[in-house]
Amino acid sequence: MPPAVNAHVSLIDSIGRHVDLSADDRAMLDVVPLRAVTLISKSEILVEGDEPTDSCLILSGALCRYRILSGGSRQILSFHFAGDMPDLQSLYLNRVDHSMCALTTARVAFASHDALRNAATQQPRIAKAFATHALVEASILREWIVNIGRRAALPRMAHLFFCEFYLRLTRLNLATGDGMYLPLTQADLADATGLSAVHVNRVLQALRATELIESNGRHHKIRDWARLQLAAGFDERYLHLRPNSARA
Amino acid sequence: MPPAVNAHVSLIDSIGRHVDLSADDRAMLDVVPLRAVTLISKSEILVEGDEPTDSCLILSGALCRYRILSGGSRQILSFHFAGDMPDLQSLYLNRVDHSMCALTTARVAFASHDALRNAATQQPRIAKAFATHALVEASILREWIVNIGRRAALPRMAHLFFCEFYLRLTRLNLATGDGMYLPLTQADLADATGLSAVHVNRVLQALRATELIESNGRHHKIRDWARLQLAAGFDERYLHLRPNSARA
DNA sequence: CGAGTGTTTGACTGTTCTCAAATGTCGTGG
DNA sequence: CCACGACATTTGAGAACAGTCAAACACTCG
Repeated sequence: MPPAVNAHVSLIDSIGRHVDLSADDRAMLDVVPLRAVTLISKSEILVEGDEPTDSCLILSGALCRYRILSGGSRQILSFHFAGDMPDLQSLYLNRVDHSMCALTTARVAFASHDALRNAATQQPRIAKAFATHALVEASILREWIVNIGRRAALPRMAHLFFCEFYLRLTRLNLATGDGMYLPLTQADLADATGLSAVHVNRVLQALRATELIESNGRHHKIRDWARLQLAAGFDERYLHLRPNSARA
Repeated sequence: MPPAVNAHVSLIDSIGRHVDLSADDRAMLDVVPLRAVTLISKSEILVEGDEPTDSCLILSGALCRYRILSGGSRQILSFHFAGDMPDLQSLYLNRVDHSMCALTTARVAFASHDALRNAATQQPRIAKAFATHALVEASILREWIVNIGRRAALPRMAHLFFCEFYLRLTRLNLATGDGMYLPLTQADLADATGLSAVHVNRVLQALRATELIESNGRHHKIRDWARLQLAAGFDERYLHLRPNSARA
């Protein structure tokens, strides 16, 4: 397994997810030096206040970003899977305002900010891709606000955990038909949805009881996609998904 | 009152808020055609599903972005004041996934996407400024998620309504010492914080009772900034404010 | 087999919501 | 100048959703 080659394909795929890149753009990204690292589960990649000099691309596994409040409670801000670049923020904003850790054993590739910024300066389309990436991320954050602010516990869980994850993982080729593997504990889910872990447990039971989903362990299956979307009030537009371009 | 001149100063100030622009960059933006329009309160600038061809700059007044859920409830996603460019999202993401309306009578200047995109293509620093703008916006959205997801009603209100707004308005030269004018109803605040209007009312009373703030009408005064920040668990870093550069 | 971690359950508490009505404020037109 | 309507704020009371605490139960991995 030659990680370097795959990593560059993945890098180009990730940056070009929302914008069509030219051959020149790809060539530029193809020579960005990547440094692959294996992270053990729960290790922190970023801590609030850090000033990183590299951004990372996830090759395998899952990460999440979060903030810890003074009282000790945690709010998860986003989840990231293989193929995502979870920290383009630090490219232009030196000091990070949240932390990031690995949810599983994960393999990531680091690219220096200098190299990425240089690519953006040389190729306007890459700059556009970075801006678009940030806009899509903002769009997802907005939907999380709607979800946490205005939806009751059950639709909230259905929305984030099943609808959003299912589509995102499908786009990343990480879902299998109507099933997906999600390496999240109920406590993680609680911290992402603003609920308590106990309540998350009960809501999951309700989702299973109404036959919307089916879980064993961390494999989850969608049993009725139409009804699930309806229950969640889900409209996929905010994900700004495009058909899978790079793998044709 | 020649709106065109002021509008361009404001445009440059807004785009250059997080990034230092060169003389060339400024010159480029100085010739972007702007079309000033007066909006009456409550009129909608953007509706979910629109595909706008222009972005706007607020010259005076306040706007907010929001989504309406199927049940009829509303979640406000952000507030924007004079000097802000609230819709840079549509520059690169054609279809908007939320609505935007005027909270007051407002004057805005529209600039075509073509002109702005062209500026970004010509001048890498402008492209960087757009990307950075989106990143700061995402950072604020993240803090809103923390706020709504994990803080109790009182700190939540203190955080958004008093700490964040106070600093942002100060940065925009719209606050006067420890006071500010906010054209928001308690219902607006409720829709922004994920609370009910009744509860917002009660929390405001508690904030007044503990002498953290003072309100009459829509003028609000901070009575104890240190204690307010403490009560809110507020840390301004997420706003990524820089000293007011363009007005020196 | 035991340790550690995650899930499930029960009982109780409490914050926040809903509904409904009273009170206050502002602008407009009679 | 007052009356009126529209809109915003305030109050009360009861209900509901979700949180906390604590313990039992599973599962996995050395």
